[in-house]
Amino acid sequence: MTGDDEPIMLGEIHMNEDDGRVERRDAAANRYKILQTAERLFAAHGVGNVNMADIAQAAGVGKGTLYRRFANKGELCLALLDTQMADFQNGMLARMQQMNIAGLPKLEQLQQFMDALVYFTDTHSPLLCEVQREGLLPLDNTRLQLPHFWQHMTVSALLRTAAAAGEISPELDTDYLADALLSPLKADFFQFQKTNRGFTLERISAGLRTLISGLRNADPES
Amino acid sequence: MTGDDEPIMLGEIHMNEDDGRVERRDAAANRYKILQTAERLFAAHGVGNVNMADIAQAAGVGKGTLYRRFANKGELCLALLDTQMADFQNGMLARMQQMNIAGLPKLEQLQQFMDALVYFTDTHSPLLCEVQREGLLPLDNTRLQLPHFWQHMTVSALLRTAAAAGEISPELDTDYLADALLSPLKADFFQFQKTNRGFTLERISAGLRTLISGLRNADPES
DNA sequence: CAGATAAGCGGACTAAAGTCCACTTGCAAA
DNA sequence: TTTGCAAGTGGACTTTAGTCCGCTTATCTG
Repeated sequence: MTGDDEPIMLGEIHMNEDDGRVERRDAAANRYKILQTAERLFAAHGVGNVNMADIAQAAGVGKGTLYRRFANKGELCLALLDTQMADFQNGMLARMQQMNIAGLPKLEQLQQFMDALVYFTDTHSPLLCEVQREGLLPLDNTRLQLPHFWQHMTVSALLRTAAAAGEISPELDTDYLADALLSPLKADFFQFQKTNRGFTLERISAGLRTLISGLRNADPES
Repeated sequence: MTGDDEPIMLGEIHMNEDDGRVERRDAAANRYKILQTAERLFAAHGVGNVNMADIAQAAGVGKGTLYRRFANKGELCLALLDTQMADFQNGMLARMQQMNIAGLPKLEQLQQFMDALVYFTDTHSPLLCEVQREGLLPLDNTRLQLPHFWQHMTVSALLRTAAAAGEISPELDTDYLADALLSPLKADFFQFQKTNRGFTLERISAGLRTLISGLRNADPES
């Protein structure tokens, strides 16, 4: 992981989002150095105790270079989470296909998804907190809300299919409920529950299962 | 509200938290000036566009003086919300007594509480956002989590009495559920739902009612 | 291969938050 | 009224996030 020599292994090739132009080689090398360095510093001192200037210096690049790639610490953290999020998504997709084949009720699939998400959130809460903190600011946002975005897609889709399958009332506001079920897993709130309240992962999972199971008989008109 | 002359009306007398000593007269006057000024600037330019230095200058005090009273913008906002929160609490207490006398089920009381809280959150979301943002930082926190604290007290108490009254299973994790039901009303998430998702207050209230009504038949063991 | 050019680079610079401390002042005891 | 002093004050100072812009260099075209 640390570099005896790291000249060639540069990870994937990145495109500029707008046009399909490939990132210049020196830029890609710097991107890689930055991510490696950030990961190392975060691990050593904690995400909260490392600032952008530290990262730039330790990576041997100027602040301007760092900020060119990552507009703020949140974006950098998001980049570090990128592969892990992809893995999680792929893993869940596979599991859900299995569960579908096995004929598991949709609500039960939802519960399992939430269980997995509790674990994922716990594992990555420091990085996720940073992502979320930046996401609050009135600017840009969109990029940083990507984690919540696909989580909402998944949960609301599961709720809709559950409604279609007659497991819950078709009148339920699936878009809202997906948001509401996910909100206790926002990184800051999750960390508050673990730290201040002393809740365990099992307790949080169980609570969410309760809320989900309640939807089975929930009345949309009151 | 705006000052033609404001020399004498200084609001209540404040104590130092530790000992019971009364605040010095000049200090009290400055506290008042600061709060007035902040309220005016926030109203004129928006909470997010006003910084501590602006407030200090407009109030005619040094930054040191400002920070002595209010450790950060969040604390200042909390102070501005103080009376409004007290009013809300008193109002809810009264309404809940009425509802108790009228024999309303506890879950219905909870739904009404949440309705009122949705409205309160909406009214004060800019200030609440600021309070919450500061509350995230690893430091002190406690003070700034006060709003969530009493909301949790109220909701968990209602759930417990609902359980005692047989409206919901006595096995439910009322402490967790109170947190979970309140989390979609955290100021940042609420604002996200209004701005990005375009949810109306009615839709949010209805969604929360759905979640609460689901508890009636929720299974704590799955 | 040579020249053009857009992408990349880095550090000086600005802005805002928050700290510090030498000076001032209200309060109360004598 | 005088006086001791804890409380209060204000602005210079430190720190950290983030911007700007002149210089460098990879890549593309001819």
